[in-house]
Amino acid sequence: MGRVENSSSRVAQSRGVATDELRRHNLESVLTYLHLTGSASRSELTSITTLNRSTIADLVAELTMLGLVEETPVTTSTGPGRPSPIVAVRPEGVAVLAVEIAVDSVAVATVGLGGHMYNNVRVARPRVQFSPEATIENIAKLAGPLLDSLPAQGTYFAGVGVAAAGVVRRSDGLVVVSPNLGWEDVPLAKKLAKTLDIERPISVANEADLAAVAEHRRGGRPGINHLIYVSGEVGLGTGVILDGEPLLGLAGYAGEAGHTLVNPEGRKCRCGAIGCWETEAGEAALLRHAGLEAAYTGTDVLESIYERARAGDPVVLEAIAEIGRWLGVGIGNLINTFNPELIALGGMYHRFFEFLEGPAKEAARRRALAAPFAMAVITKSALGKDAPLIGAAELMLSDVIANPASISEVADSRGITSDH
Amino acid sequence: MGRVENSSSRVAQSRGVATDELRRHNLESVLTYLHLTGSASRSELTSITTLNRSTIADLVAELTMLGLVEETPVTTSTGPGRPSPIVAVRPEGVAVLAVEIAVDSVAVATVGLGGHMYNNVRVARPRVQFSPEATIENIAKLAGPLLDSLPAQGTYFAGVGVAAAGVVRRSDGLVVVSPNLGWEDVPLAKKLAKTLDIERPISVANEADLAAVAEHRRGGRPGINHLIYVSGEVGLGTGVILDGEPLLGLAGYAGEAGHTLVNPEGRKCRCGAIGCWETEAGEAALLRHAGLEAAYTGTDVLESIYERARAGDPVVLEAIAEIGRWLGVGIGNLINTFNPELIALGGMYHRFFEFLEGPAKEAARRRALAAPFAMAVITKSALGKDAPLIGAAELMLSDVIANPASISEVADSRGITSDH
DNA sequence: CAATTTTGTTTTCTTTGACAACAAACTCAG
DNA sequence: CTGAGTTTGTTGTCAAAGAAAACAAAATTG
Repeated sequence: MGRVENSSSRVAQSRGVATDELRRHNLESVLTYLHLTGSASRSELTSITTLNRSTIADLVAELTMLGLVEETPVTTSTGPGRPSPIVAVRPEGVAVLAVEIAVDSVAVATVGLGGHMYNNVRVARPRVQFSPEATIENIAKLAGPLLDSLPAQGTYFAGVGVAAAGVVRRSDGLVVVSPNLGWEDVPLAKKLAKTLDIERPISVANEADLAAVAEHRRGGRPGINHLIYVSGEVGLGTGVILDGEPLLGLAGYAGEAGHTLVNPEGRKCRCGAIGCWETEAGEAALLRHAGLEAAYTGTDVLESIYERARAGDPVVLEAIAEIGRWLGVGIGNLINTFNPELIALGGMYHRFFEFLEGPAKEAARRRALAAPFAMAVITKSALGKDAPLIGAAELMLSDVIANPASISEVADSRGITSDH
Repeated sequence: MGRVENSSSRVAQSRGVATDELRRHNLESVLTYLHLTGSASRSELTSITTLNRSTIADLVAELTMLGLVEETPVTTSTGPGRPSPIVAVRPEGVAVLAVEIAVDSVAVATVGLGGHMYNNVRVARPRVQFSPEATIENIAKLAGPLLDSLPAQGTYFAGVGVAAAGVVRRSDGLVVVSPNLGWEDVPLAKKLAKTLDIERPISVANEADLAAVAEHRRGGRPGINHLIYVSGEVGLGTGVILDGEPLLGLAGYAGEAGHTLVNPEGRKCRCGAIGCWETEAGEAALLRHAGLEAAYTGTDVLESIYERARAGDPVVLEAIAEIGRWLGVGIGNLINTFNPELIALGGMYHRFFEFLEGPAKEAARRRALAAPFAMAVITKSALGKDAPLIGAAELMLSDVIANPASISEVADSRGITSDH
């Protein structure tokens, strides 16, 4: 799918690199920085990249020619010396379609460089299991108007990024299994390409993995390069960023820490195993402890729990504290395993953070080794509900950013062959 | 310590790269391949690196000039066409001192390029807690003769790599805590440098982390780039290789999966927490189940258990099966978390593999998700007892390999300022 | 307003790898 | 044994990329 793959060569890291790859890398460095910061002066780019002034001038000129960045006349003054022009991303240089397939909702958005969101729609869905076909039809209907309203000229349509609640094989966008959606072996990328009638690449990845990418790149915490996102939706998912790069594993299945054992005496999990972290700290556990096991499990129930917690209902508060403790246990495990700088809590944990922060942190402290615990910050997700959607956009945008010159190689089409 | 660090820059991956870095990278690519394979024809290097024939000729010429490789006249014939000369590493081009500080033993070795071991010594130690000073004295006495017998001329002494049984901060070689050695906040790199009187860099890392590096690079399994080493010494340690690179985390504390919770009803672990993987699958658990809790816990006890297992003693066999099951549970957790290709079992698990293979695999299968489990091979460590020592050598050698040209920049001294 | 500082611009230079042409060294068919 | 075919090393040339130096421009500062 046009992605720069990590080769599984015979011996790691033995591929050589020629000058064209050098250029590509430096273009990527500059554009990545601008994509993440929005804008920077040329002198700032010089010092960040450690490249020469003249090289930066050349790289910026190329990116300008490609329509990806713009130089604006100097505005503020920061000290003596000739002021450095500000280079800013042109959001409309590239557009991607971001899609999120969650359990309670489906969302689509059109996003440009710098993370600029043109339009987005989110529709709640009742928690019944929709077929892949119905879901894709739903997405296509939502996406049509958004795609049509993109600038017709001068905007390179890069492709589609999809965040799916389930185990995803990245290489071909196959949803291997999604207990919550009731899907198994669904070739999502292929089906989406057909229905949307788009020839550009479609990349699919796990929701929590993409939320982690979003928290890392758009969470407003520059310099944090080791973080873990813990998603509390119906299931408990994790996404891991190590040294700035997502943890994927051999086939992209990594990060399913929700299905690690924390309690051999626990209940049977939807995955078939006993006592997974998810069964102790997930939504079902919360409802169980709150005595709402039989209730319809949708966002409205969670909202009513939130209201009761705010009102001081001791039963609900204790239920939240209980899953908070189990959440903390799992976080402690993650701290010992990954030595991260930050653990960002999303979904349900984001919503209930004020009530479970204490128990979770205390449990994590008891479990984790002192040294790695001391450097791990446990906090709310900065992006909230939109983290997976933003991550899906980043997934696709990073393809273009990794090889900016490629957009001029392709014909100036939008890659959309029919109207919607 | 002269290491090429991953910068924690403001934004990941925004450093630019100039042509000198390009050259360094390509020299590294060629030398890494030769280091791992021993030798290769020039045409093989061409196809592996995807570089041009003439570029390879130039790179090989530079490495030859540096004394790191040698071209030997062609020997065998593989088909039509002009035969390609064989390029082989010159082991004596670089030497490092590798040190392993384990619980039951201390080992040192002098190792050259290609993993060639000049000499090595391992001495068993009774399982009483030695002070850092006594241990370092011990190491210095063992290392002296090995260093003296290195070639006096033409061999670049790169430094010292140390594998320590404990939590290690990589940046300065501080042993943060080692329950088995009874150490806390020991500045091991600094003390070793002083006692050995060596001015070259000294890198310290966790034993299991280095064993994982050794299994990856010298385990005879080319192409496997996602693997986990599980070490069963007194404690249970893990080392993780992701996409060919060791998992370190923010400060090098990552990989302490031995201290993740698997049983909330379990016993108190030496780390202070309850029911760690180590307390259920570690040496103490084995002795407990075998009814040997009070016995002197040294390698001789484990040997007697092995003999009894071979003789079919049902108590011992069941004890091994029990820790095998818990081992498998933890392995299942690791499979879900990392999606690895290989899990290599070392230490005690290596010794008892024939008896615990079945229970461990069955337990892992029950715990792990089907898709990642299907692609994970669970097997014995290929290197056995020497894995950490070999990894310690690799740790230091990889510094030189990463920047071959650097060895000519330094004066031609051995970096050892006094006799031993 | 002049000195200083910082940065953009232009030109030149160096390094690096690619490429083409040629030579060398092998296999293989007859 | 010989010549065609194949593969690779060698050499000289070329293009690309970034660095460096010299100069110009545009700000601050006293």
